[in-house]
Amino acid sequence: MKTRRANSRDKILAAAADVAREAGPGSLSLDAVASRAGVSKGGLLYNFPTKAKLMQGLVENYLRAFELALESGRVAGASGENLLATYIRLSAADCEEPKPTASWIFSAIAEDPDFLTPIKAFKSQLLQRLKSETPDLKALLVCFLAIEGLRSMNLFDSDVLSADERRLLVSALLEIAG
Amino acid sequence: MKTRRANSRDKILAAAADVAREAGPGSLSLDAVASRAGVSKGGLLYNFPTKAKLMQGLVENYLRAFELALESGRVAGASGENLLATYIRLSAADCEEPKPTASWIFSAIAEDPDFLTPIKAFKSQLLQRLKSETPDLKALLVCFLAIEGLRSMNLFDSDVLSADERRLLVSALLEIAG
DNA sequence: TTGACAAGACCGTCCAGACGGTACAGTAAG
DNA sequence: CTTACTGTACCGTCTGGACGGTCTTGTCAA
Repeated sequence: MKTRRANSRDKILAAAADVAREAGPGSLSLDAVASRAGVSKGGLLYNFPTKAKLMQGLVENYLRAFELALESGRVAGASGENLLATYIRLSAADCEEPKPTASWIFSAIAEDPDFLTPIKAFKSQLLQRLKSETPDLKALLVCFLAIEGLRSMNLFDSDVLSADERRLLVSALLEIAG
Repeated sequence: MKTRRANSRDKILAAAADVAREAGPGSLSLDAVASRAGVSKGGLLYNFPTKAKLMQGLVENYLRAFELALESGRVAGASGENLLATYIRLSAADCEEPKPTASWIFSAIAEDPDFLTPIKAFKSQLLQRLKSETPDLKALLVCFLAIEGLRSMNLFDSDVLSADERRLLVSALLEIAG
């Protein structure tokens, strides 16, 4: 293990996400994050020497968490369930939460649009994997994009869809996914 | 006419969009916009007294343009075409462009997340209208969300989908839309 | 036609404040 | 003695915005 004392790193990451969500992505300053995490600014800079590294940490954390969730969702799901269905279920559950958990993404983009690159790569890889396991490409694309739409609505904290409509959509997607 | 000299307003709006797209949403400063628009900072502040007003202008412009496009698309489309199909065609055409045209949205969100409110309202209204004209709610939701996903991919300048896949998706959606 | 003049459109400068980042001395734990 | 911080002081840069001045345009009386 790298960190003996406590996982300040994780605390900082969580604090950053909180600040972005509550104070708005434009207010994600190092000072705000440090104070929110209960850490001095020096301590923050010790863990993340620059703001860019902080963003990078957020991205990596996010991707790792999703990957883990996908794997464990795979195991927990019904045995006959295909990967696409698992992905749909998982994403829908993610978007069930009223609060957008990843609004720090906007801060990252403002900082440098290249922070999206790993996320895009991750999604490409995921789609590739889905393609290799799903016979019907058309159905796959429709489902994948619809989930993407759901995610974007959650990200933008949009209440365009009611909970009922969301549920109806998910059931329709699972139907399409077979 | 209000503006005698020239429509600095439109030039400024276009310049702002350009700056956001090319220099990144985090670099959308008044100075950058002014110099890009070939206007002094004072001139910019004359047209848009505050940065928030600039953002508001961008949002309103965006919404107005889309509304207009939808109406004229309605007229130009095949006579038997339903509204949902028109919406799909139009959005797909929008996303055909390689450049994300609305990356200034990120700047607006960073400035103040409330700038999304009019956009959300617009989308709600659009969905409402679609619901009243589309018999199959399930199909509508799937199409609407998939288009939303396509838009988000375009916004994030994502190349996860190939052009062929995009075309396949659109044809699938039009099929679903009937 | 002309000249006076008010209003509109725009320029250039300046400034307070916030931000990211540095430097460094101190300290508690192992 | 090292690791993992804390706390404070500070610097340079950039930003939004206020301000006063300037040029252009249209209006209208004479």
